[in-house]
Amino acid sequence: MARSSYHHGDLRRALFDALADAVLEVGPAAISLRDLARRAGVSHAAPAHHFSDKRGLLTAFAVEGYDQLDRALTTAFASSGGDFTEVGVAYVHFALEHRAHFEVMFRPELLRRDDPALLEASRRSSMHLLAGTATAAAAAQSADGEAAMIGAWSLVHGLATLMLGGNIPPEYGPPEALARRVARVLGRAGEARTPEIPLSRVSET
Amino acid sequence: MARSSYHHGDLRRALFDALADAVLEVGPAAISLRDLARRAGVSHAAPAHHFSDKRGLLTAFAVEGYDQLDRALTTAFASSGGDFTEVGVAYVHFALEHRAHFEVMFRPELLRRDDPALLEASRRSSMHLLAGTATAAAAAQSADGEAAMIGAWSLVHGLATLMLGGNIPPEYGPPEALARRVARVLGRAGEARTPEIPLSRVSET
DNA sequence: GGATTTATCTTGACAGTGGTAAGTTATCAT
DNA sequence: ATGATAACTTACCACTGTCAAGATAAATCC
Repeated sequence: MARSSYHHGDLRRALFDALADAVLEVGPAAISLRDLARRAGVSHAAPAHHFSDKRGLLTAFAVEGYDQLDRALTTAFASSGGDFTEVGVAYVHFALEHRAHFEVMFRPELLRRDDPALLEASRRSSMHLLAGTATAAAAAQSADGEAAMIGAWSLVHGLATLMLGGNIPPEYGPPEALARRVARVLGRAGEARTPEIPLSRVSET
Repeated sequence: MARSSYHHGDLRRALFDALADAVLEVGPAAISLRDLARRAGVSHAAPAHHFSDKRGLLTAFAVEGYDQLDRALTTAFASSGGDFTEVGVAYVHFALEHRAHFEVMFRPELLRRDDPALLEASRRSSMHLLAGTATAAAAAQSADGEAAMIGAWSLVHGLATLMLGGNIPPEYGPPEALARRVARVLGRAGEARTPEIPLSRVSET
């Protein structure tokens, strides 16, 4: 599909792939549009015809990441019967496995924060995540279910962030296993329960 | 102390102040050394005589942030008798109140990660934070105290990160109050207890 | 006190960056 | 086939971080 000369064929995809590589190599802050163009084999001005500018490229990449995260969370929720531990592990797993996407997604200063597609994708995935955290809220038997839900999200997001940032010393063992242990701190008692928090509360934006 | 002409007097401090302002205005990724120099009223090459390069400046700024965070956590720990809720609230409070420092501290791709001063400052503050989370581990009555400690750290760090990133919808109320509610999800039962986890375990690096 | 060393700051240059404008080439309707 | 449109290139601008060389002030030494 990718033709040889003048017309690339699928430059959008090629730029995304180059971006993912570059983020892993130099981090999301040091991304150079010209470098991505070189990696894709086009001139430095070519990306402008597919994305408004650098922010636009990163924003579109973040949207793709939110969509992927949403699918991962939805799958984990369904296949575990709504167990928060599994949803939380899936969240951390996504961050580690799709590190480039995750890092860009949560670098708001690099993005066009008011982009409609971004807002929508973010809203959708956080809604599905909070559905997963509802079981943790129930498990925590907390009087403050709302705080427990935000807390559960914070827990897995914080763990993922700290892991990616290299703030968790290696003696805590492999990331996957630690993620499960940490998620269980909140999710432990909620295995066979159904959420007590109505999902409609979650979707309000 | 800040003289008029050729010699600035305390350029280091002036650059840090300019950096803090700039981070709040354009985010940590868009920082320009030349812009900081302009704000401080010196030439574009002056900063190089105080910091090796841009990474060096940001790294030194992060070290200052870790020191401030460490003091805040230590104070909260002492004045609350070791209550995790208060330590957690102090963590989030620091992130919101010293946003510029916090954002730089946890942007590892902008820093010289192997800088000895940075490693030391980071180690010290995380040690004191984990001391605070030990009460949460006790409170959670979890069989896995280690995971509970990491979980507590993840909880407050994730909440702070999500708040700064604008990922927490405003209908959850003022950040301070939400931080307390969320921290209590873990810290609720631990108010009057003493840590069951020996602190010596924490300090291993 | 005067000369010399040292720290601090400036000027000028370099390659590399994001973004825009104008021109070129291919694809796609009709 | 022919026009219109999308994809891409070349050329340019203001800006960036870093380096080298020079200028100035302060501190040190005698």
